[in-house]
Amino acid sequence: MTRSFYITTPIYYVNDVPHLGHAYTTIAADALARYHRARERDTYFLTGTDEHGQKIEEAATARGKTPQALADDVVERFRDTWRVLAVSEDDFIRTTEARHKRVVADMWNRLEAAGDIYLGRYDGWYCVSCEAYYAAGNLEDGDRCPVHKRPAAWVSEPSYYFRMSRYEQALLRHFEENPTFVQPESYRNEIVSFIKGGLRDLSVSRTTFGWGVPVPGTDDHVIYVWIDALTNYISALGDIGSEKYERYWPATCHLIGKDILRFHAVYWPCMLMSAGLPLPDTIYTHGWWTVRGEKMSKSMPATRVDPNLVAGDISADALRYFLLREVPLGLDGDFTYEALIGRYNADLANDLGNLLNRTLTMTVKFLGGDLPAARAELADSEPHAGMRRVAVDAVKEAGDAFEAYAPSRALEAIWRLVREANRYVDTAQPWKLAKDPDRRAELEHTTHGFLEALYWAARMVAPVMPVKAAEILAQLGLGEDAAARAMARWPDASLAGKDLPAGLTVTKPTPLFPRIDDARAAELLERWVPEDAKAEP
RNA sequence: GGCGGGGUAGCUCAGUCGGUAGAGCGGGGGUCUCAUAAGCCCUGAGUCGACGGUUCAAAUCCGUCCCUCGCCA
Repeated sequence: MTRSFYITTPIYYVNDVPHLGHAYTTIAADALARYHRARERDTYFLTGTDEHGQKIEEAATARGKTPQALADDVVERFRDTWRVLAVSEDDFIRTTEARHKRVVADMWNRLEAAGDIYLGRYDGWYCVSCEAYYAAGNLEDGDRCPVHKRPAAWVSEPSYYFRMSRYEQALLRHFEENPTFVQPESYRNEIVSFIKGGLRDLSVSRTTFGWGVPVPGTDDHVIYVWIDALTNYISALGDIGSEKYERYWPATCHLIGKDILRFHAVYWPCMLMSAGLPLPDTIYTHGWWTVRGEKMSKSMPATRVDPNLVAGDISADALRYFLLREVPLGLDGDFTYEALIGRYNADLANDLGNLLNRTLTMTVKFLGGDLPAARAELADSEPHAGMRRVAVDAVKEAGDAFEAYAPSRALEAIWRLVREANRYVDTAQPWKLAKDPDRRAELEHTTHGFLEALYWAARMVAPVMPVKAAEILAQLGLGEDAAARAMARWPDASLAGKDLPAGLTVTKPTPLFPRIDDARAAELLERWVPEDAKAEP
C-alpha cells in the first residue's frame, strides 16, 4: 500500500492582500496535489490563514471591529483568489477556528508534560509591522527595524519558553538519517550549519496582547506564533489520534518560502519530537520572485502583481503555467509581464494551442471529424514509431519530475512531446495523404497519432493547467465525465496506440490560447501596471 | 568577519566518474500550407570570471584572487 500524500502551504497572514508570492506557493502545491491524485494516491492538500497576533488586533481596533470580525471579512480575499486560480485545496484551516485552538492547547500540554515548558522573561526589540523580534545587532540606526525602517520597541515581559536546546542532537541526527528532509540541498546545508551553531530555547508566549490562543492554565499569556501557527498542519486533520490524523500525518511535504524555513526545519521538528509525534517527510523551500528585478514590496507599486487581474485577462492556467515553467521550484526567479506574454505566445499559443487547432481542423476536413483508430501495421514504421517513442519518454520523464518536486522539468518534458507532435504533422503531411485515396490508412494512423499525443499532453499538463486540459479533452470530443475521468489518471505509457477512446467525433476547434499580438500586449500592460507605478521610469 | 552557493552563446540556463561545450528564447535565412502571420528546417569564430598548478588531456580536479548571491534566531 502506498502511503498517502499530504501537502501543505503555509497559512497566510490574513491581513495581507493575496499577491504573486502567495499565489506561487499555492499554485505549486496545487499542481503537486493534482499530480499525486492523478497517480491515484490518497492525497490531501491543505492551505489556510493565520489570523492571530498583534497586527490583526491593532488593525481591527483601528477600524472599530473585533479581530474576529476583521478576520472573517478579509479571509474571503484568500478564498476568492484560490477560486479564481483554480486551486483545489481539500481543506482551508483558519487559526481562529475551535478545531485549531483545541489542538494547539493539546500541543502545548504535550510539550509541558514532556518537561519542555518553563516560565522565564523575554527581553528584546520588537517590530509590530514585521510581527518579529530582532537582536540588537540586526537593527539599523540603533533601534530601526531593517524591513520597515520604523523604530522597534524594547520589550521586557514574562514569557514561557520551549526547551528547544534539548533537541539539538536529536535534530542533527534526524538530518543525517534523512538527507531529503529539507530540500533543495542548499537550504538543508544552511539549516544544518545553523543547528550546529547551537539551539537556544524559544520564547513561546506573550502578555502584551490578547488576540491568540491562551496558554492553558493561565489567564494572562497568549501562545506566541510558532506553536499556534505551525500546529495548523495537524489541527486541520482533527485531534491527534483521530481517523484523519492517522491517515495523513506525518505530512509528505510542507511547501514553504525561504523566509520561514527555520521555523519549519528547526522549531517545528523540535516541537514534534517533544510532543512525541512523527516528523514530516520533506520541507520543500521554493524560491522568491522578484518583479522586474526588484523585491516585491508594498512601497514599490511596480512590483505589485495582482494574480486575480492577470488570471482574469489571460486565464488562470496561463499564469499557473508561467510560474511553474519559468523557474525551477527551488530557485529564485524574476517576473516580468513581457516574459509572461512571451511564454504565453511561444509555448501556449504557438506550440500547444496551435497544435490542437491544426490537428482538429485536419480531422474535420480530412476525416469528417471522426477519430480514427491506429493501424497496427504502421505502428513500427517511421515517423510513427518516433512519435510514439517521444510520447512514452515524456510520460516517464514528466512523472519523474513531478515526483521530484520539479514541475518546470515536467513541463519541459511535456513540451518535448508537443514539439514532436508538431514535427510529426509536418513530416507525415496529412494534407497530402488526404489527396490520395490509396493512402487512407496512413492518414488515419497519423491522425490518430497526433490526437493521442494531444490526449496525453492534456492529461499531463492537467496538474498545472486543469481548466485548459479539460478544454482540450472537450475539444477532442470527450464528454464532461469522460474528460474528468481521463484527467484523474496519469497516462499509461504501455497503452500507446490504443489509449485514445474510440468512437469520438470532433468539430471545428476554438483557439485555446488566443495569441497576444503587440496591440493586445500594450492593452494588457496598460491594465496590469498600477497607475502609481506608471510614472516610474 | 564566519560558513555555503554561483560566475558557461545577446538573454535564461544544462553540462554525470576530467577527453578540446549544449537546450530554450531572441536575431538572421529558408520552406510547407492543416493551423492562432502559427509549424518545420538551417544558422552560434562562446578566452566555459582571472591567474597559476596537476594531467597525455580540465568548464569539469587543486591553489590564489576578483565579482555576485544566501545564511549567521
